[in-house]
Amino acid sequence: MKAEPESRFENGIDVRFSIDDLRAREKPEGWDGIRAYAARNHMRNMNAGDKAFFYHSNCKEPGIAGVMEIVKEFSEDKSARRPGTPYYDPQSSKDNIRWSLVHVEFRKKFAVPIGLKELRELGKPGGPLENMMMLKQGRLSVSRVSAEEWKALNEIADEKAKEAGLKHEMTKLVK
DNA sequence: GCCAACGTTGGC
DNA sequence: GCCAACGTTGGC
Repeated sequence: MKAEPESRFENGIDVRFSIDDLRAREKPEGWDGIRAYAARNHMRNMNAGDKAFFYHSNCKEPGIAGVMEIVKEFSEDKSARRPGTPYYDPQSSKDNIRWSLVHVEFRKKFAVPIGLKELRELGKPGGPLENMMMLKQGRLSVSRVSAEEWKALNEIADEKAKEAGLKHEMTKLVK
């Protein structure tokens, strides 16, 4: 699941959301603003307890930043009904709900992120990510990760942390 | 239901 | 800021 970690203003509102922002949240975060049907449908298929990678996009160093958990299954994305805000969709109404979100919670920030370049290397023919949806449909902001891909990526993240002599950050930020 | 035009995403 | 890739819209 992708979000933009660097500030960008739309209708005067900053759409930035990084893994550190999620880490600082004290309540489950609604993953709002998804406006592509394929991405929405992936969220509708998620179950509470599922895990997801937090991907930093449209930034200096795009890549997987960590792990979160789906803590609440899909419900209406009400940001579609707020005129003047970045995710407003005039075609969405109370009687015709087009967009959904799931609620997520922070679980882990990788000590060393897995960059897009590395993901592409792993996605070459014969590599562990050769079928990864995110690499095939680069513009989809929510895509599926297979069990094998999930395992491989977590192992790679653990290895990178070890090499760097660092530990993943596993706890919420406390103010 | 096809498909051209248009809009958006996101890496660079 | 450019622009390729691709999703969405709407005319027919």
